[in-house]
Amino acid sequence: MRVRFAPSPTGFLHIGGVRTALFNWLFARHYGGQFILRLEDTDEKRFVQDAADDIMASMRWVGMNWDEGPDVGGPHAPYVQSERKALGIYQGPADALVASGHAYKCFVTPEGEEAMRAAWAAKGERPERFRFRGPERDWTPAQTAEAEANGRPFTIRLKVPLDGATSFSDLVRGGDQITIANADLYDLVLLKTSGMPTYHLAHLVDDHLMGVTHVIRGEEWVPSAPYHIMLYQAFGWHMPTFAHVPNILRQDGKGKLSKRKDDVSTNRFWERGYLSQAMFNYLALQGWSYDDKTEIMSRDEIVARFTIDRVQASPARWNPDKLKDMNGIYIRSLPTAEVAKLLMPYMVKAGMVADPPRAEDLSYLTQLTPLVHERLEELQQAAEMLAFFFADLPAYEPKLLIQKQMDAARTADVLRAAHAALNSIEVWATDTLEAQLRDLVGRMAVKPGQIFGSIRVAVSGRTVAPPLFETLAALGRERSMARIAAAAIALE
RNA sequence: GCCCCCAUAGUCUAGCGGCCUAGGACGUCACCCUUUCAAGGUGAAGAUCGCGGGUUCGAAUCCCGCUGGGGGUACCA
Repeated sequence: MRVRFAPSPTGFLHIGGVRTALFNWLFARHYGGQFILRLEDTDEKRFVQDAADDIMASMRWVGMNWDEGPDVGGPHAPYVQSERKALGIYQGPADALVASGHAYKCFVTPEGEEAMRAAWAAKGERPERFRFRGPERDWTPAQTAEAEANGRPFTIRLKVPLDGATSFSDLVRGGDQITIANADLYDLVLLKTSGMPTYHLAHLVDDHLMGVTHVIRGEEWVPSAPYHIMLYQAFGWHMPTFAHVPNILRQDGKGKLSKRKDDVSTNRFWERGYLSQAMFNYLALQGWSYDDKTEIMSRDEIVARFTIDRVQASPARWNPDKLKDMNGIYIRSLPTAEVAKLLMPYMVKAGMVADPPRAEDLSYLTQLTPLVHERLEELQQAAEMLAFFFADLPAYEPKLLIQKQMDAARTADVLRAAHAALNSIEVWATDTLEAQLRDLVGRMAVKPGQIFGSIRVAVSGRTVAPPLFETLAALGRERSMARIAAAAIALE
């Protein structure tokens, strides 16, 4: 089994593209076949520098590797179509098709085609029914030779039959046949005026040359599949098996994901602190499922379980909440020390830790990580959650200190009492802090939440924060005492 | 417009003729735990299986029509 993912380097790879790549990769790994990466840069106008590197980095981040590809080489190198074009790989097949009568040289220019459309409409035909058919279909070899001798530029187009229909079967649709009438097709360009092949010719020649057995691609390719079928038949080549996998639709369901409209570039997710395994797991479940219950699966488990017959034919919907939930599950499954290391870059980026971090920065962060570990859904959230450990408290509203059924004077009393009580602690640690403060609760005749809430705001500046005793312990005696004292004063 | 594909709760899905009084997950809500927030636990609401016809003893599951959604309609991929 040999499959490939063949992106076009016209920009970053969004998660929908990664998902399609992933299905190919899973298929190859499940059956012990090969996964090929090929760059389809036949669009000379939309080429984007660095896009190829970004695409490969995104794929590697999610956890895919390839057996053959632009950077790793392979028996069918090169794996970049512009380089293959320079080698003349596509010219021969195109010429062969012309020679066998399956294709023809077409001298109609873009302006000429516009004129043909206008003429079609003028005849009273519905404009939307126009299907391009070159007049050269019926030319004699002499006519073509003459035009060519005159130096007129031409494309090579597929000579699509005027009647009949073309069918093919699709694995995702249970092997059902999809049939399209040839009259609804047009004479597809195979070789552009520039001599560059179009996707249709290039991918097919390469798939054949590279021994691709299964074409797993997005469902947007279904309408052009009949052309590909015709091409295989015209060449007399063995036809691969097709599997058109569903697209991922935008969150609102209005269309498929788009690079321009949606914030779905793959590298944005590692920037925000998504774990590679979480993304892998989530993406695998976009259009594929194992059974009626299992969702959290390791890469190996997914590889072992992935089959095309369990791929859905209907499109999935992009659901960031679900991804986030899954990311939280994976973060919680990691050892705290591991999470601390993962968190460091985010702390540095937020300017809370020196760049590069010192050894004591990591040990302090390791001490703080348990306070936020199970609360994280994205690693980047840690910087915000832990900010008050790394800087003086920003100004906050003193009103926040006052808990339910309390007033300013009473709250100030409580804070002063807490300050005094903590002052007497010999060993500043979570358990001693808790014992001392719980004792205070009894003595002051207030509810735990009333004291703890006030102290929480006093030391963190916020009402939602990590557990109090652990926070005080990690913050240290001096800073804790200073913040509690300052809070009491702020209430006067 | 035309062509193609698809159709189970707000979302992702299980289901491939009787096991379904339709299962799981996200999200939502409630309760428990609890110093806040999470996590965890328990529970609830939420689907006339898009609608209408068939086939069958029996249909979410098969067929047809309709509707809705998506995709395609380039010398882009």
